[in-house]
Amino acid sequence: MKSSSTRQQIIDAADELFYAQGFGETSFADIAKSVSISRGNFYYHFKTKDEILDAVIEKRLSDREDMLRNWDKMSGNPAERIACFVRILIVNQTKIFAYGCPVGTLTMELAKLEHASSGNANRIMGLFRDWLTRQFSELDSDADAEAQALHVLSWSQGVATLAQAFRDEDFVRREVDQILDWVGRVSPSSSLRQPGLAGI
Amino acid sequence: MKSSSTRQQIIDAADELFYAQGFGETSFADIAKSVSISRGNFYYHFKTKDEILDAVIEKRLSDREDMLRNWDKMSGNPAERIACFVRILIVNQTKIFAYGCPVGTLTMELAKLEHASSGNANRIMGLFRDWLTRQFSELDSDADAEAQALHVLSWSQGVATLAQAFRDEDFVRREVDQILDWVGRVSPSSSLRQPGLAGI
DNA sequence: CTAAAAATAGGTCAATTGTCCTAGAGTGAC
DNA sequence: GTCACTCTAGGACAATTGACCTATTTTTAG
Repeated sequence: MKSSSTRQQIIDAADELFYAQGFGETSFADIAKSVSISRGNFYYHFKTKDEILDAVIEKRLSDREDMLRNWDKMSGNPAERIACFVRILIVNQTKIFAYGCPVGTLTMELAKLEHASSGNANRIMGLFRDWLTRQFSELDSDADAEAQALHVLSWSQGVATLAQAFRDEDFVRREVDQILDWVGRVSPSSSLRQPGLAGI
Repeated sequence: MKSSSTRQQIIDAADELFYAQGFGETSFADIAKSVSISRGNFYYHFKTKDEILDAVIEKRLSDREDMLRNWDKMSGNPAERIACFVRILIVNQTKIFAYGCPVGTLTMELAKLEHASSGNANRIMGLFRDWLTRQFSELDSDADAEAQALHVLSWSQGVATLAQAFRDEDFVRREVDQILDWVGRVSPSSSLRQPGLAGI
């Protein structure tokens, strides 16, 4: 169906633009131009800017859910799955250098605007928190898995923030190694632990 | 002098508003209303919005320089000075819950806008990095002090980000304790590891 | 006191914003 | 073919934006 395609094109373009420029700095005209449609047509699919925002958030949520499900299938080792999460910092390094973390920056921006969809955006952060919590509790059911999850999530957010500010590849690699090492330390059975990385 | 007072009032108001709402979402009218002056008067003191931004960045820089100088005077122990830095997360918790870290959020926003003053804002982050580097090299001149500095800076940025998203006091306290503990571990001579102190 | 300078007020401007509206073009069912 | 429906285009709208301009008022200097 052509309509669903147009709608999806709008969401995809808005997703990119919200990431690259921020929600507040992206106008209807920007998105319409990016999809090469008229503003009139635009308003047929989305009546308000907040509607697009919500659609983008839903898309991001479902994209991340797919990604996490994939990791769940790919590896039976929770430590390896956590490592997949941490390695996003390296895989997406170029974009993070330019625009920061898509989840963190949107969360921040909407929180600052006290935007109605702020809680909605927090659900993405919550998705990661809950998924990481599950991984850590699989590693060690006695540990405070949620605290460990928040630790890794917060760690990666910090690395993304400084990566954007300083664009220092060595820093990112070093921190990723440290996180992986930390994960290995809280899960002695894991094979992630590599010699030489422990000490900073 | 009345003029310098008005100018300073504008800078102070802009500083607050840029922090609470972000630079892009704060208009001339917002600032003028906050200081109770006319827009015309406003343009007498600042010809463009970017001029105010630069003035605000300079103010933030000099405020932080003062703060760091104060800590330098207050304690002869580098580990204790680092602890002062980390404890900002708790001291300013209320504002961080609402608006995030003033330095991190501005850095992010300007980087995303590819704003001309982005590099200028990064100087504040660089100020902390360099100051922390000095503290760590005082602790152990053989260690990679800058890597340690970036580690603590990144850690605190991550905590601020998640604090804003989840507003979880326990999480913040836990992470702060962990950072202080980590600092104590890389500086065996420090007295920070004393039980109970970490929980301040 | 007076004249120059600094400071303030408020109007105006073009551009952009989000939103709404109507007029068509395309498409499928019957 | 006709009719209903989906989709598209583009104009119009009030509000807001950053910016400029010219009058006043206030302050300062001589």
